[in-house]
Amino acid sequence: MIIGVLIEITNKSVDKFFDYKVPVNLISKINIGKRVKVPFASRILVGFILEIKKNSSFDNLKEIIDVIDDEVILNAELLSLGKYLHDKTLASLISCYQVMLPKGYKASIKNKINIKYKKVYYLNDYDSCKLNSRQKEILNLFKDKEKLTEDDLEDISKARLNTLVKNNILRVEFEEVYRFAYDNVEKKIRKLTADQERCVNNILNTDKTVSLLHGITGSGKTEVYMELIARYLAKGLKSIVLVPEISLTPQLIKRFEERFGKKLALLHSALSEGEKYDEYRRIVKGEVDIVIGARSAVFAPISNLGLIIIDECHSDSYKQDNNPRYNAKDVAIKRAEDNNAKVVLGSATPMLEEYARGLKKVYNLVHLDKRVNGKKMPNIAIVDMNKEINKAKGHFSLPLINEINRVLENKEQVILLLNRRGYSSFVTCSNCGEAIKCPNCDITLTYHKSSNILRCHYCGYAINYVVTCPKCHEDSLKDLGVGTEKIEEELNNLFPFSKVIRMDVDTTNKKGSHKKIIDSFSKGEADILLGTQMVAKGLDFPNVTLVGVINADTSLLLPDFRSSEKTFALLNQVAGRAGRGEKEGKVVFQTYNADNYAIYYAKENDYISFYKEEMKVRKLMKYPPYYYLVSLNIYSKDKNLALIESKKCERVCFKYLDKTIILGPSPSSIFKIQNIYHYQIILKYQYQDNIYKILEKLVNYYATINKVNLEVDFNPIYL
DNA sequence: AGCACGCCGACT
DNA sequence: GTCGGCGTGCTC
Repeated sequence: MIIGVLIEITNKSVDKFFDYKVPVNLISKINIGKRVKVPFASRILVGFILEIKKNSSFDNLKEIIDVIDDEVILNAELLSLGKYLHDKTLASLISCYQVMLPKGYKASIKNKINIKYKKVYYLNDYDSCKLNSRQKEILNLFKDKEKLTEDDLEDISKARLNTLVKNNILRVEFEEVYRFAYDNVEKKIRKLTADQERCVNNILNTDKTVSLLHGITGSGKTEVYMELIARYLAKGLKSIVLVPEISLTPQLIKRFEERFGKKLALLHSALSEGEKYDEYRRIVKGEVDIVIGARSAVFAPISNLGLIIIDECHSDSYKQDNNPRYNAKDVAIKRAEDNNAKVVLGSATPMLEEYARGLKKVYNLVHLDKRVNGKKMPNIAIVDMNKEINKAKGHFSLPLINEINRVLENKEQVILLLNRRGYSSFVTCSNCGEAIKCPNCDITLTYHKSSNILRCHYCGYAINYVVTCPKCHEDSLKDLGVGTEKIEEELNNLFPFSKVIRMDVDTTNKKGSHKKIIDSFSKGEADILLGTQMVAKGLDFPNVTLVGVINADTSLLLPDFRSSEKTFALLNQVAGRAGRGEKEGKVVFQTYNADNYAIYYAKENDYISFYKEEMKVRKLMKYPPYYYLVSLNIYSKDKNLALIESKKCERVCFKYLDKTIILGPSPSSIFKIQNIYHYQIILKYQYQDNIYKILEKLVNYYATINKVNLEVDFNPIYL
C-alpha cells in the first residue's frame, strides 16, 4: 500500500503529495484524512493522508513511521472545503487544511495537545470481613454511588486508595474530562415580539440560501437567531453562530446558555488550547447542537448542519488577513449550498456589498426596525469641535462635560469611545518634528505609557522611552497622539468624584480581564467606561444613558475606501449602547467634520440614506460593490528586485486581463516590514472570467522563484 | 521550513 | 592548515 501525504510545512515548494510505503502492521489503520508521522529529508514530520494507491512514479519510497489518529481528522466535508479554499484564495493547500483546525488537530510534530483524563474508582465485589474499619469508611462513600472520581475522593490519601486497588476491592478506570467548564445557569426563554416573529417566519419560509437581517441596534436580533436555531433543532438540524471575536462577550454567551443549556460549544481565543481542543472534540463526537465562535468556527465539523448565522456581518473580522485570506461568509454560503442549509447575515449596518445583494434579491432582505418594548432610539447630538475648541477642556467640549455631569448626578452610567484607529499615540520631537520610527519597518513606534517603552506594532521592536531626540539632540520628545490613558487622566481631573474603568488592548490582554471589566461596570462599580472600538460592540448595560464619542472623525481620515462605511457603522453601534434600559438614552458625537455625511446620517440613524450616498461614491470611484478588487503584494529583501518583479506582474496582467483596470505597482502603504520591501498592484474588474486562472499561474511561477514572493488577496478589506 | 552540502575568509 | 560564515537546493 502506498499513500500520498501532504506535509505540515507551509511553503509552496513542498505543497504537494509525497508518496510513502505503508508497513503491513499499519495498513489497517490507514484512512484518508488521518495524520501520519513520516521521515522527510533528515527530520520527522507530520502530514495528512490524502491519497491511497497501489503504486507510485517514484522508486525509493520511504516507509511511514506511524499513524497518529484512530479517527479521521479531515472528514469528507473538510477535505472538500480545503480544496475550495485553495482554489478561491490561491494559498497553499496545507495552509488551507491547517486553518480549519484547532491547534491540537493540526498536522504538527510539536504542539501536541492531549486528551485530559481523570481517575474514576469503581467498587468491585468484596468480602467485607477482611476489611478494617478505616477501609470500610472509604467504602461507605460508595453507598448509592456507582463510581467516584478522584476529585470526589480528594480528602482520602492516595496510599489508602492504592491499597484497596491493590487488593482488588476498588477498580480504577480513566475517563475523559473536558477542561472548559460552563456555568450553571437557569433556563430562560423570552417571548418574541410580533416583529421578531415575522422575521423568523420570513427567514424560515424563503427559498433563498442567504437572508440578510437588517435590524437596528436594540431590535433584538439575538432573539431572532435563537428562535431560528430552536426551530431548526426541532427538525434535528444543528447550527453554527459566528460573531466577531470582540463581541463574543460573556453577556452573549450567557444568553445562549440560558436558552440552550450545555448543548453548546464555544470556540474563541479566550479559551486555552486545551479547552479549545476539548470543545472541538465534543463537536466531533456529536455532543453539541450549536457552535458559537469567531471566524474559524465556520469550519466546525458539525453533522446535520441546518443553519449558519453570521452576526454583525459587516465586521471585517470575518476576513482573514493572512494566508489563506478567506472570508468566513463565502465559506458559510458554500457549506450551506452543499448541505442544503441556510445562512443568516445580521447587522444594523450591513456592508454595502451585502445590502446591495439584498436589494437585488440575491439575498432575502428582512427588516427589523423597531426596538424591543417600544424603546426609543437615543437622541444624538453633534458637537462641532471647531466652534467649541476655545471653551473645551482638553478633549472634552462643554456640552459633553455638562451631559456627563448630569448623568453622574442621576447615578447613571456613561460609555465613552475613543476612536483611535490609525491615531495611536506616537512620539514626536517638538523642536524638529521628527517622529520616532521603527528601524525595521516604515512606521512610527507606539508609546506605551504604563511600561514607558516605544514599540513597533508590526515587528515587536521596542526601545525605552527617552526625551532626547535622536536627530536634533534636543530634549523635546513629546507624546502627541491621544490614548485612552491620556483621556482617563483628563476624566480624573474633570470629574474627580467619578470612577472610570478603561477597556482597551492594554487592560484586556490578560485572560478573563475582559469579562471582569464588563462584570464590574455592570454591577455599577464604575460610572464611566472608557475604551476603544471594543466598547461599541454588543454590550448591554441598562443603566447607561449617555454615550460620548471623543473624536467621531478620526476613522474618516484613513486612506481606505471603506473609511466612511466603517465610521458610520462604528458610530451607529456605539450610539446603540445608550438607552437600553428604562431610561431614555442620549449620545454626543464630538467632531471636526460636522457636515460629513457619514457622521450626519449616523446622527439621524438613517442607514438607507447613508447607503444611497455612499453608493454614489463607490460607483464614481469604481469600488465595490460595483467592481471587484484584487490586491497583489510583491515583496523581496532586495528593494530593486521587488520593483522589477512587480513591473513584470503588471505586464502579465495587462496582457491577459483585458477587461481589468490595473493600478500600480506602487510601494505598499507600509513599504518596509521587517526589512522586506513591498509593492502593490490593485486590480479592479466587473467581468473577467480568466482572472483566477491567470493569477494562479503567476502565483505558481513565483513559488519557483526564491528571492521574490507574490501574494494575492481577493476582495481585500484594506488597500 | 530546515537541514546538508559546499565553497570562501580569519583564527590556533 | 581548520572552523564557520551563509548561499543553494532538496525533501517521497
